[in-house]
Parts: sequence; structure tokens; C-alpha cells
Amino acid sequence: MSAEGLRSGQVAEAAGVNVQTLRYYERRGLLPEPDRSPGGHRLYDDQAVTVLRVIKAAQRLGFTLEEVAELLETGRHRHGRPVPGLQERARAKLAEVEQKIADLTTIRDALLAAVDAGCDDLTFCAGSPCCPIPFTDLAQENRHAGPCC
Amino acid sequence: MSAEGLRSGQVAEAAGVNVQTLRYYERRGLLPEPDRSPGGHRLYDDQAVTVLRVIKAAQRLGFTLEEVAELLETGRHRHGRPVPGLQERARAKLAEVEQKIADLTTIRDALLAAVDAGCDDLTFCAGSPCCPIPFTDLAQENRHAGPCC
DNA sequence: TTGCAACCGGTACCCAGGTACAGGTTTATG
DNA sequence: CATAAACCTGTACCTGGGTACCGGTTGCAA
Repeated sequence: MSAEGLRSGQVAEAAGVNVQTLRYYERRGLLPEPDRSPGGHRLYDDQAVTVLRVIKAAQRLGFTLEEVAELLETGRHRHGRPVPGLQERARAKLAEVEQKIADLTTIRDALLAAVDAGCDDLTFCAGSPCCPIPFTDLAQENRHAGPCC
Repeated sequence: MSAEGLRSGQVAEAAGVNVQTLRYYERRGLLPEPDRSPGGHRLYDDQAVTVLRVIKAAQRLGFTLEEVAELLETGRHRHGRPVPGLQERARAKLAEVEQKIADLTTIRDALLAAVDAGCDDLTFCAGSPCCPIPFTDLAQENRHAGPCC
């Protein structure tokens, strides 16, 4: 009978990932090596599902697998008082995320303006001095709205 | 003498990309095939630089190269009255971008809360019912703020 | 006890988006 | 004219994040 740990298939299913992905994450150091059945099958505790969800969430947060691995690693051997790692990283990531939001907002405004203005040719718009899409300097926080083309 | 077109090196430099990337984009149909010198060297018009910037901007907008290619393609053989393509796509992309902003905003709030609360362990936080990071349902628009761990 | 799904490790492959290298020609300059 | 830098084509390789296939065990239920 079950009760003594989840099989890889169950974990994968529960977390909505591929079974292969479990092993891949294990190789990458994202998932701790689980216990094994006498025959060598992996037996996960239900934490594993949580960890997988955390990984997926962190990926959505814009962390790479490598970063997630570090983050989890940091969190793992501490347990007791805080370690500065996560705080710092979270702060750094926060800045990154805010930058991304700012960029996307510029983009959204641009797309909105383009839609409103009836823009229909990327290249033409980009060349036009009054184009609502700040193509040439999207990186540099420049934004000028107002329909044109 | 120059004057009759830009060399690939100049274009690459001006647009801040690798020379190889120019040819890659040409293969992918993102850059039109430029004229050639008698000896076979590419001679670009200055539009090319603009197109490259457009490509880079569009990538930042979250379009894949494939999408950018289509977008440019659509824009290219029209010239005269609008084609519905760009409008529609821009609208669709707008929705996507807004979704991304929403997700990132959730994430930002979560990170902020985590930082404020002094969270220091991803897995623990994720397991804690009052964790500010909505790990398990980041996708589903759920957000609950307020420090805890 | 037999049968089949689920598992194992290992390796190879996939996609996007490039980047590098090899070996040969062209162009610009002294 | 010589020579070096820039260019050419073609092909191979890289990173990230997985996914697929192989031939061989294990687990479980009828």
C-alpha cells in the first residue's frame, strides 16, 4: 500500500509537471534526492509537491532555474535564524521586477497608442518621428504618447 | 568610397548587434535581402538600422522572432491602405502585455511583502498558510498580502 | 504467478535565439 | 602591387529548459 511516500508519477501529476522534469530538477539540485523504495523507486514526501510549486512560481517571478536552486539551497540549510541571502536576493529581484513592469508599461502605452491611432506598419511607424511606439529608445525610459500614423 | 550603402559591420555596430545576427535575421526573413556590391558584399540602406531597432524593441515587447517576422512581413507588402494584421496583433499583444503586467504586479507585491516581513525561507514561506507569496496560485490572480513569517 | 503499468538510469533530442569557426574572396590603404 | 581588415558561405556549437526514447527492473493486482 501507499502511505509511505508518493511515487514520482503522483508527484508529477499533483504539481502539473512531467515525470522527466522531476529527475531533471533533481539533477539540477532543485529537488532534494528523495528516499527510495527497496527496489529503487523514488518515494517523495508531500513537501516535494510544494517545492515544485515554489519552483514554478519562482520561474514565473522571473528567476532562472539556477537562481531558484540557489534560493532553495540558501533556504535549506539555515532553519533557525534568518540568513541574509533571501532578503538580499528578494530585494534585488524586486528591483528587476519593477524595471520589467516599467518597461512593460511603456510598451503597453505604446501598443495602446498604436491601436488607438490605427498604426498599421511597424517599420513606417518606427521611422516616423511622431510614432507612438518609442522603438528606438524603449530601453531608456523615454515615452511620448499621442497618435500619429 | 562609401555613400552607396552601409556595410554589414557598420549596420551591426549602429544597431548594437553582432554581424552574424544580421545574417541570421536575414535567413529568418526578418531583414530583407540587401543589395550587394559587385564583389558580393552586402550593402544596406539606412532603413536597415531602423528595422533592427524595431526588431529589438519588438523582442522587448515580448514578441518572438517569428511573430516579429510576420509583423514586418505584414507591414511590408501593403503600403497604401492599412491591413488588418497589425491592428489585430497589436490588440492581442496588448492583452498579453497587460496580463504580464498583472502577474508581475502580483509578484512585486509578494516580493515586497516578503521583504517587509523578513521572509527568509522560500519553502517554509510557501508552506505557511499566511505566506505573503502566493506561490501555489500565482497563476490564478489570487493575491493576499500582509506579513507573516 | 503472471502480466502490465510505472518506474529506473542513460543518452539523445527538441526549441529559441543566437555565436563561433573554417577556409576563401573583396575592399581599402600605403 | 601588397597586405590587412572586413567580408563571404556553410556548418557547428552554445545556453536554458526541458522532453523522448531505450532496454531493463519493480510493484501491484487479478
